Amino acid sequence: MSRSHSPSIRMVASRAGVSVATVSNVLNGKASVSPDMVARVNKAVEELGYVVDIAASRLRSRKSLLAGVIVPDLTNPMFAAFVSTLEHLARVDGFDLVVVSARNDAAEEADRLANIRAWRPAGLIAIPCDGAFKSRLPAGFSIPTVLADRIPDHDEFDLVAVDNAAAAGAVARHLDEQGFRNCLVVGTRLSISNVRERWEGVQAAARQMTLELLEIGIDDPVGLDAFERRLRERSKPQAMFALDHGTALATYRIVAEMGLKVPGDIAFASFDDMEWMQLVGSGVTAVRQPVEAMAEKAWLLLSRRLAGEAGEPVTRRLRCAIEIRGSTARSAVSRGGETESLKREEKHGNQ
Amino acid sequence: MSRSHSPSIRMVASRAGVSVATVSNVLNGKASVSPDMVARVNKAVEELGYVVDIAASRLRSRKSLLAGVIVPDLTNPMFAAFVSTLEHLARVDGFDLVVVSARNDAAEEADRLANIRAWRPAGLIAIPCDGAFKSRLPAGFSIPTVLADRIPDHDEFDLVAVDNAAAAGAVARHLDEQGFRNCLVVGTRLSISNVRERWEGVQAAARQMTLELLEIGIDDPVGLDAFERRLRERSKPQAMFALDHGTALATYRIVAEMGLKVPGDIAFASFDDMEWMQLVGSGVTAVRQPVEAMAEKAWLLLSRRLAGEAGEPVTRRLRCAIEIRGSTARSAVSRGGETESLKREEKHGNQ
DNA sequence: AATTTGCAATAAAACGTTTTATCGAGGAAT
DNA sequence: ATTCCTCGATAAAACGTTTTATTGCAAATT
Repeated sequence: MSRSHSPSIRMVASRAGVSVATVSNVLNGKASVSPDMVARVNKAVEELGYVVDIAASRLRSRKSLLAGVIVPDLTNPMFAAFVSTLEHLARVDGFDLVVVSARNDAAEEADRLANIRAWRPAGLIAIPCDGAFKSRLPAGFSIPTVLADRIPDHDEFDLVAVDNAAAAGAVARHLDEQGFRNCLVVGTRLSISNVRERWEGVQAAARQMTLELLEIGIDDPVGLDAFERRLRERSKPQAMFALDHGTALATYRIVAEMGLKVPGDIAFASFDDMEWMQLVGSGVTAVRQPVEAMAEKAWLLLSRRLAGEAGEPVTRRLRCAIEIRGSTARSAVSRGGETESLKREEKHGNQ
Repeated sequence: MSRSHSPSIRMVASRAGVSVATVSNVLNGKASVSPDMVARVNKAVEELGYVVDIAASRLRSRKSLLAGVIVPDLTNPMFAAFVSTLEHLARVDGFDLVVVSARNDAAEEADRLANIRAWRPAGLIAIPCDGAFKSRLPAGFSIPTVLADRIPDHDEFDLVAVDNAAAAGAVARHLDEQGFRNCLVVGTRLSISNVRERWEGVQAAARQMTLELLEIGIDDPVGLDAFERRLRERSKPQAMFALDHGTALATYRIVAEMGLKVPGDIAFASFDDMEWMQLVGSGVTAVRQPVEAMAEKAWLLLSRRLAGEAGEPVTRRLRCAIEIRGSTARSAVSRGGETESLKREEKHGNQ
């Protein structure tokens, strides 16, 4: 049991010798309160360390300066950056955020959404687990909603995403032009829309290069075993392309453990540019997603809806940058050796 | 303006043909309500998609199943993992979390704390920006509080941290035993308690090895320049030890850019074991902090306080593991070359 | 048969706010 | 001097809950 409750507006009022209504008026900057009152109230507020009870405030005023945010996994650096940016923007607009993670689980996503609803947020920003997001919204939960990053099955929401197909296609073209004759493409699962779009982009862009797809689950040892077996086959692929951060990390680890040289033995490219990709070997070629921009756009879209803007759901596709690094340097013919020297020439485009 | 408000307990009551009190009783599993009523209420809840309004509930019941969490930076993977674990544990206990980031800024920390207070959480878990945390708590904000990771100036709160000195000392001893004669130790600033403790641990443990300290700010180009200049001097250190993740990443990047071989030209060790440290070169020797365990301990401590456990503030120090990798392999005498072979032998202690 | 007990259900109060309606006082207009 | 505004301040109602006190009714006790 807590000793003393935190001060209420009533205590402020009595200490200032005014009514609670006056205190409320002062705090909310309402019109026509005399300077004298303002001073008295502020003094009392200061002395008591009074802070408004947001919940009670929202309850009565029926206006909620709160937005819900749900992401598949907070430990994913991309999503963490997304949330962090969002939090900052929200605060600037006077909003609070209730952030939850679905931990890559659809059932948990549904549960957390119900939980978010219990907070009665004014709006929602979601990076869905998968395409069936809508079906997991609690019945009758209809607040302005912006989806981000992953593409849902039904387009009834505003959406911000990156142009997966184009970016993945550009990487594929790059590999193709470097002269790699075949490429092993890996991703968690095609059921994740991003992965699917990227795979389709690769297929559309590859010309000379033959393709091969391997789905590896999320933290799935079986899938990783399959991957490793594939690399041990005689007809090992000349290049590989990981379609998301998770598989990039997992597969790169295996490649390193097997003692394969990159790009000498196999070229390596990745969607999602993580910080370690600049450090490892001669650098890993990667697609850099504009996460911050995505968060900004998502918040902007939501703000507009909250301001009452009507109209059809809109979709915004953001362009990705591609960081060419040593891991895809031409060496299909001349194995090993001299790749070190052309190390990371565009290092500084990276700030 | 939203069209239809989400259903209230009153609507549930009228649809079920009972009183609101009965609905509340059913929802909260209160004693003695007939099975008939239970069924009717649940049916109505189902049909309307009713979800309780947490804020109103807390307001009246005066019991808050909400805990505040503040961290210096959400994009730091360590803190993200901390928060993620915490969120899961909280949920298991029926708690919600309001998570904010201070963005490495003391003023912002103070601001966010006031904001957290507006939510009237039952407890608080904080990773403070610096030692002066207490001074930034809003006046009269006294709820059960657990600090984590960083050590405050005054010990009036429960605290969970790692044994920085011992772990850093072990690394120093390792470097010493490997035969490195001098070591450049880098960290953001000694004013961060962790960094200070680690530095002290290093000093206490080093025997043959001479030490040298360099403070590099957080995202501070000046500090990094100083670091780079130091590495260009003729009497370049044989080994270096980065005392936190930020400096480890920044300095390793510079080392790589300068074309220095690790450990051939300089040995490298780090506090904070990040995933890329297994991948880069022959692996980076690092202290692995038990973040999840720290979150668990923090939550446990808070739960107890919330359950009413009284008593003096307690401090728990968790032990760190040390991952010896190639970056500190003995090569002070025999430069370059054969270090590849002893690559990452304890890879599997790492799961 | 009259009273008490026990129990299920509800009406009403309360939580900390904001909003709406009311009030009183001090000028300006009649 | 009376009436009419205006304006600053407040009392009271309301928000969606939970809790407390009250009700009504049937069963159990005299």
